[in-house]
Amino acid sequence: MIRIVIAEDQGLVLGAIAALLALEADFAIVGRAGDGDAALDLVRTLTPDILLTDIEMPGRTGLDCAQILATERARTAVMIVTTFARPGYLARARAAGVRGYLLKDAPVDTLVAAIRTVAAGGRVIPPELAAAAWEAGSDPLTDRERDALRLAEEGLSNKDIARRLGLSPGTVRNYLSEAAGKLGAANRIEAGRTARANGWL
Amino acid sequence: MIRIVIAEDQGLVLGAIAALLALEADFAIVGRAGDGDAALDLVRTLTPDILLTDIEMPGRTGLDCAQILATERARTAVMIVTTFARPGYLARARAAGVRGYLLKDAPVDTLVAAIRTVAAGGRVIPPELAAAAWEAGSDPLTDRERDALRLAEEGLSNKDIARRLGLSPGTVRNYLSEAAGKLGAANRIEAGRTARANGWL
DNA sequence: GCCCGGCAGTGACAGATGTCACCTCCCGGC
DNA sequence: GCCGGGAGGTGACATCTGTCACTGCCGGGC
Repeated sequence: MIRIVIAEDQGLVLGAIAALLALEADFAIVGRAGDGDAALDLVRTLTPDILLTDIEMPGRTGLDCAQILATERARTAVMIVTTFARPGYLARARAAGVRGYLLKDAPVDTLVAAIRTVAAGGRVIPPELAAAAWEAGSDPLTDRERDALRLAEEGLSNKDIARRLGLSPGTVRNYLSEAAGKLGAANRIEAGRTARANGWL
Repeated sequence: MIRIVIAEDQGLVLGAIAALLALEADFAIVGRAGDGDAALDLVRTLTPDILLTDIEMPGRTGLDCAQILATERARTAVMIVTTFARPGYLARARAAGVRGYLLKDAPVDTLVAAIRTVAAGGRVIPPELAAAAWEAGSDPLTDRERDALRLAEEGLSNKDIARRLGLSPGTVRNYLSEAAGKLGAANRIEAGRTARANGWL
């Protein structure tokens, strides 16, 4: 029996995936979580073979969970199932020792097959995602640039961003200008978009 | 038997919801579609009792489908299942005669119960969504303001937007300024965010 | 016939943003 | 002990944005 915990914030999707996997004779859904913290609790108490988790959830993300479980040397293999093919997400997943990375776009057979592969000790990362991640390179932004960009995305002015970060407006301007330069963007909006598309925000 | 067609672009979610609904003895999943056009074809050829559809899909959206089926006086009841609680979406759905509007956040029981209600001739719209839609009011933007805002969101400058829309940069500036005013936003970024959050883009 | 609203534009102005050069600190590596 | 890089900053400059006033054209409603 392959013992599985599923974490996913959208109740309908959580229930549906659980129903789908329950159809497989050798799968046992031993727990369900609606956010990252609940997922961690379940994994710690149940030590399932596999944690199947979304990335974007309230509280801790699936990637956060993977990182934490990696430092705890948990015996549970983490598999990510997400909507987003963002290179930065894949990179962080790999760094956190994630054993599978699937898109919600994929047909259902893929998920079932991937779970069996991971349960058998394997690794599943779609080659086209790996290629895109390779092409995108790694996150060029510094922490402060990321901070500034995140606030700029929300429509705050340099002055407001400065206030929030405890900086001078000039410094904020410099950070955003630098970030735009690194990302090949003409302005803060484009910079925010490309950073987000790459999973760097 | 309640005959159902499901439309959803994320293969995994599509398959999972189909698996979930197939567990109900009185439900028959007669068709699955990965985009709006395929959904329309299926509804026309199979005339199911219910079309269960996502909104954001490649090609025609679920709302587009609902509108088209409404003009065709199709006997199929349309139910929307979406991630987004945007007032504008709900408003358009109601205008298109949609019979059910559910969030993917909801627990699975809700979906099953809602399908039975709609199949029996009822209507399902969560009261908290209806309240939010009421509060948000209706879309204050004109078509041209929407066009300009959509391009502004992508980081284009006034000059670039003007070129794309065949306008003068000054006119674009006026549209964006007007839109920001109507939306109570301090700049184009905030304006874009609130318009999108309300489902007006 | 008049008024309103959407669409399109111009001109002027203040303030925000983007770019660049150049500065100081501090920390870690060699 | 020196160098580089990240963090934080300043000043100057050009350009872009946001705001306002005021123009004109068209079409629909009363």
